[in-house]
Amino acid sequence: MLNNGAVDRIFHALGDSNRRAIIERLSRGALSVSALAKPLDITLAAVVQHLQVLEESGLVRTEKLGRVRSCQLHPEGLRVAEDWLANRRGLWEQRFDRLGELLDGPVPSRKKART
Amino acid sequence: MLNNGAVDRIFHALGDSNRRAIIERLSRGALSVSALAKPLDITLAAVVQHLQVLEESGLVRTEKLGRVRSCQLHPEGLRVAEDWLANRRGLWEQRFDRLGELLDGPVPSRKKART
DNA sequence: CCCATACTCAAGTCGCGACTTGACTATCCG
DNA sequence: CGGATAGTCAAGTCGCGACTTGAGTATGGG
Repeated sequence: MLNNGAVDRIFHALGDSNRRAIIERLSRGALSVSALAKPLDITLAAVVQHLQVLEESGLVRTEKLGRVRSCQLHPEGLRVAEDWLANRRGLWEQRFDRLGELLDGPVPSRKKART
Repeated sequence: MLNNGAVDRIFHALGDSNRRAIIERLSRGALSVSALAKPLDITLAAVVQHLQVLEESGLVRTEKLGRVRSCQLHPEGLRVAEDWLANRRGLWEQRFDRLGELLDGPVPSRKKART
């Protein structure tokens, strides 16, 4: 919602399977728009729209040479998503570590009941 | 598309910012449905629907004790998404390594590169 | 026992996002 | 030049997904 817009756009972009398919193919190397479109049983125009979303989210960069637009993956975008996920997971697993501490030995003095 | 359904569901679930907000709060610890709902300016029913999506995607597990449903993060779900991203990024960066080899020198006769 | 709590369920609304169509522009090549 | 290729743009359709409302069911505490 009123989130960090970048993360928002990235995860929204990743939420569509056609867009993930595009990312998947681009991870093997740069491709033109029509090359990307071929295996995708949607129209070229739809692919262009997906590419707009991907580019605005920072996951893909494109450059037009002559009449062909070349698209490549921009891995830093993927990094942002990865970091977000790793972070949440980290926090969660950290809790288990603390639980381990609690079980291991009596904590100095701290009492506050919750759930 | 007709993708691996699990990855599909996970990224679709992550695509909504309210659901990510739920994940974010759950990464700090387990919470009840109504506790999750409080900061979210949507109705309880909407939160329950989000939780259904999260649970079906394997990102969250819930258990009902008495009248309260306790929700906790299921980090393996996050792991699946992380792995997918790391994989694509890996493929892409691997390409640059190969490009580096090519640029480094005209391959003598055999090449055995290791960073 | 009774009221509040904590959900649950079924409908129904509504806007947005994915996709198409059709017309148009720019570039390459023979 | 002319035709084919590659992409662009603007509208418009349509279904799905997020959300609400309202009524119903257990559970727990005083």
